[in-house]
Amino acid sequence: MGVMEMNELLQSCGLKCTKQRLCILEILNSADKPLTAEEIHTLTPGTALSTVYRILDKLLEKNIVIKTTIPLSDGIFYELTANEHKHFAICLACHKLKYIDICPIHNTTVSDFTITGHKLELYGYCRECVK
Amino acid sequence: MGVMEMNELLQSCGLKCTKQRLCILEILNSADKPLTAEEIHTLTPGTALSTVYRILDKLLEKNIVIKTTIPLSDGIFYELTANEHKHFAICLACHKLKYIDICPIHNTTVSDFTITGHKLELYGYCRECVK
DNA sequence: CTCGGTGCAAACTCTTTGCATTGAC
DNA sequence: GTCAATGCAAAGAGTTTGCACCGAG
Repeated sequence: MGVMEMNELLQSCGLKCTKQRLCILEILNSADKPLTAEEIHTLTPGTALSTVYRILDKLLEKNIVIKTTIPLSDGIFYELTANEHKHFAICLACHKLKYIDICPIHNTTVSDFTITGHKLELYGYCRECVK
Repeated sequence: MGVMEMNELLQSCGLKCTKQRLCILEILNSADKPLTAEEIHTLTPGTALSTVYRILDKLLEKNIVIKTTIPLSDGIFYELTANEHKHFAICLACHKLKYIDICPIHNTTVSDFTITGHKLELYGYCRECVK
């Protein structure tokens, strides 16, 4: 996602396009894992922590961002709804995350429900810990 | 899960079997959705909130309980790892949860990873909101 | 120019910790 | 009887809010 697209995304939601918002979208877009509010704050120098929270609230409200936990890790994490399809496997022993490519969800249907997205987490043991 | 089984579960983890722990396991076992620490506390009269947190920490540590968030709901929720296989669909409009029976994960394998459990959430719109 | 967005500091809520007491084994 | 578990109160994190100033549209 480029800056232009972020700009349009914000405008289409009726949100003003500020440098703080673009910065946070950029960070979330390039992150390879969900981030905590604190991590996002560290990556946006010059932005108040309360502003980070307010921006995340707006983005949650507009379904641009999703709030999540990572099993066995502390805290609340945020990620782009668009990135949500990056599924991962979590090792119950060493707590490491491993991104996985497979997606067994395609073509799944549920009665009386229109599916627009999904999230999958696998739990188990990685190669090193299963020994 | 009956009281006897809970008893054995605690003992097998080296945890003493107290009435507070049995009560919390009972509550989680009979809950039809993940619960917050506050909700659990309300359902365990006579137990200090700090004790609820300490018990949940122990149960998390032993992988008996899992911490989670529910998209579009506030707070942190706890559920039995054993109940985790109750997948659900979340309506992005009305925020209601709908439990689903299907499980497209069976027989899934990932290289260098031994799968012992999984969690699936579907996002979309329920019958009432999709109109 | 206007009104939403931001920074700062204070308030609030949720969670953890210290210590004395209780109870499971 | 011993040591883990609990209750209470106080401390610590994480998050939200009030208000004055700033800046995108």
